[in-house]
Amino acid sequence: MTTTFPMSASPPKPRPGLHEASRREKLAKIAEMGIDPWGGRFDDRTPIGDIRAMANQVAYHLEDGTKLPIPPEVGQPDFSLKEWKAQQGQGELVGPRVRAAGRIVLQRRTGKLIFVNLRDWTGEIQLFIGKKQVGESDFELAKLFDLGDLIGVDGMLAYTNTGELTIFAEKLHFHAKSLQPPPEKHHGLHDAELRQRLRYLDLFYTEGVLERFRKRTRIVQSIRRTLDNQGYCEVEGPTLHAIAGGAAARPFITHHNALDLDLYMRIALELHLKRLLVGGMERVYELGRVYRNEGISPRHNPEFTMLEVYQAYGDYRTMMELTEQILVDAIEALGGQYQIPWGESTIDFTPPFARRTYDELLAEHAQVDPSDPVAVSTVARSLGFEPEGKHPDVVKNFVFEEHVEDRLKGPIFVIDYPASICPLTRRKRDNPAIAERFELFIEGMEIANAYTELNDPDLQEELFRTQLAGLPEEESMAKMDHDFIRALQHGMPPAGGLGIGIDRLVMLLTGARSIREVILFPLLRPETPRPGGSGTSATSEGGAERVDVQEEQKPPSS
RNA sequence: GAGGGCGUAGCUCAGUCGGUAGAGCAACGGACUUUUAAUCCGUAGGUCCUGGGUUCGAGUCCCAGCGCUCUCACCA
Repeated sequence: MTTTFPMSASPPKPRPGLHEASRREKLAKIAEMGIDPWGGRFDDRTPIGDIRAMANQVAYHLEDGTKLPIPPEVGQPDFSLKEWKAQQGQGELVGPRVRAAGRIVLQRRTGKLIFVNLRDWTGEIQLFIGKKQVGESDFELAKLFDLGDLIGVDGMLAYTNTGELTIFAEKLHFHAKSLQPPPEKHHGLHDAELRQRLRYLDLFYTEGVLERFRKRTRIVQSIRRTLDNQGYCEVEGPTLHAIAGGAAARPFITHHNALDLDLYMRIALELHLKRLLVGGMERVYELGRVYRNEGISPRHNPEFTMLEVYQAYGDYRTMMELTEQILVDAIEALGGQYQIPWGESTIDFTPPFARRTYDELLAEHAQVDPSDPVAVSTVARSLGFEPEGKHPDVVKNFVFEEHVEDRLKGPIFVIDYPASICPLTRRKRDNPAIAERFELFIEGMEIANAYTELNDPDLQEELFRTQLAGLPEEESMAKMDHDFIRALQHGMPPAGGLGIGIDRLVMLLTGARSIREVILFPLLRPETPRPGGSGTSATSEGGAERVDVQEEQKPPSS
């Protein structure tokens, strides 16, 4: 052990926390009792949520053999179970025998009696640990419990006099010692930085966090199920790209040593999925991580999860139906609540979602005639945008982004985009000025983006070139993907393509206002241990730990 | 990348006008066999993010840096 116990005249050296010292002391005592403080396999336990559901099996057994059910008002403040029992006559509460395991989140010690609140990921329940009931040895063990310890219990489910559903312990087990104190017991972790850096504590102790991430899992499972049921094939494309294509974003650069080759982390899934369309995968999708070397904000994390779907012989309308199906199924998977609270307001996901044209929305929200370029320019100028020399559709799109997008509470499909602002999209056959594209907006956020994909290799190559020519210096790392053009030259079926930002969808479906609430480990600057060993609460905790390890390892190795 | 806010005990937070660093929880010692944020008595716990500066004196004022956060920009 590297820790020293506090002594009367100890020098003002930085010492390990008092909490850790006392916890290590208890750890040693548990080991001395012949109990492995790090536990082991523990079969046949019942999740605490299920145990709570067994409350109706608890009964009051009178001496004459009659078994009375517990009144339903048990646990309510104005109901005394003690009085009720006295009225019924002599007897005892009998309930099912159960085995539970979990973390100690609350403890109340009253002499020869200890109450413990035990929590697992299904719920929380109180344990009654009486010296007489569990015996000397187990009671000594219970006295060594700290908040945060992982323990197990065998006992009988019943009620205390105050009507609290309780496991009356008969046998205790020890599974792991918590050497660090948990967060404050009724405020939890509030510091946003600590919540992200110590996500394990945030998950366990902050209300709703674990539940939100389990919802994320259910949403992702549901999306896969929807696609799989429609015959889509899930694939895993490469994340290391020689050419970062498929989107306009700055990539992360990495390096392969053996090949002495700079590579890019992928910024999109698109180009490889389309190669698979050429290869005959007629319905294909990938649900995976992409990486963009851009700013960080409540809506942006450098790595995030995208879904991209392609269907041969489909178009953007096919993808619109699919998008709605994906969302509806996800909501069903979360329990079918179509009205989801979002800040002060509520999002109504009841299908069908509204479908409105770009121009209609422009007229409605920006109060401008979209067919009148002069009027549109006037509005753009009033927003501080200089329309001179710009393509009329670019000016129009500026007004759309400024005036319309934020007001699209949705869910709403925006259709009929001007073709000139989406160069990589097929145009309408009867109106080449309009692109076959939709975007799904919810609460001003772009959630989905879909196209009728371009499969003309010559046109694609030409558009690539004009796009590359217009890029600023720092994005010139983008390159022409000749192999992708070659793939198209072999014939890609006409197809509908769809992209959905999974993190943002999860935000909306779980009411999270920041993307960092739906990403388990969002990117943070690394903690920097200070030379003095102490610093902010976060760094001192991590830093001290590392120092201890090094000190422990040095003597044996030298 | 630009601007604003924040950083005090393990955690949650006070700290007045610049004048010896505070509380609750957690910890340690003691009392208590039906408690519910248990209660009661006692004890210990601090590089006030870091580094400069102003001042007789800085947690407090000024400058720089670090971290987080909000708004904006880029972007999905």
